[in-house]
Amino acid sequence: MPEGHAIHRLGHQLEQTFGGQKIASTSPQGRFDAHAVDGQEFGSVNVWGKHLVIGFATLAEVVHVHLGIFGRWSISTQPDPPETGTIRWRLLGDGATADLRGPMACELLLPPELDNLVARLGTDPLRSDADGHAAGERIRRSRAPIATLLMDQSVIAGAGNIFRAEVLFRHGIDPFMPGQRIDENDWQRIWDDLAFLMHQAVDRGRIDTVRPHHEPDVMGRPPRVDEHGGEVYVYRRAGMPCLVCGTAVEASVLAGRNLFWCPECQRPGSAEIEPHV
DNA sequence: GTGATATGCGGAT
DNA sequence: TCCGCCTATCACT
Repeated sequence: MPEGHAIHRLGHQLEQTFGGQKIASTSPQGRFDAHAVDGQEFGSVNVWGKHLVIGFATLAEVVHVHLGIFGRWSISTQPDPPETGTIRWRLLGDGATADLRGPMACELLLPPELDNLVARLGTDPLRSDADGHAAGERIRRSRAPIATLLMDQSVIAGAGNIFRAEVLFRHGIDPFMPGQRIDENDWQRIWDDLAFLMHQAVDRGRIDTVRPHHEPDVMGRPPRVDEHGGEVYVYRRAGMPCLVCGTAVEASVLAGRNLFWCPECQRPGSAEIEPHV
């Protein structure tokens, strides 16, 4: 259940594990045409946002994987572990196995289809070609809430529910503020911070957003360590005291997704956007 | 065993 | 704005 940082890590790991190897490919579940890449030489992995794309040395097609909310990779150093659960795609290399379960997409794409996919994605803060300025222009043209825009993959690719909640908190921004009210300088700060947080999450393998001097909350308890293993200000802390001001963190559903924020630290209507903490 | 839940997304309404 | 899909896990009975 990853955001972009986890997909970038996976990309590195798959490349390290299988790069240059002739791989065996099966679909125990039968829902992927795994035979098409069976025996191919594993090439390079490319990631755009939450989309992972595997190329092969002498094949025009690539394999496109999107995990969605349920998908998981498990990579083991066993040569051919027992098949448990529902495995969409099993990749076997020299002494390693990668199993893919429950992805939203696992499919072969031709180059033009890949081009289409990339074209409809916004900029990815984790890529070297990231263009925060373009994302800012999109945001300033929209009346949609900033919390919606940050998760819109055609605006920014790779940020998900945790990063949007946390970056808005760190800048004291009301999540319902329309994109058009965020000026260029404000956006620059948000973008830089988002890129920083995401890069840090790639390095650490977890999302940490709490600044060191906020480590204990106002009740003297340590910040929440979430399921994903990181320390966060508001994500999934509904009803718990804000780590900065003690106000109960609020939650609601926006466009079908849980949204978390501090109603005090992220007060609506505050014209000034300053780095909050 | 059952039900709720999850870091996502696309399509219908 | 809602629904459906894909799967594993965990807190309950």
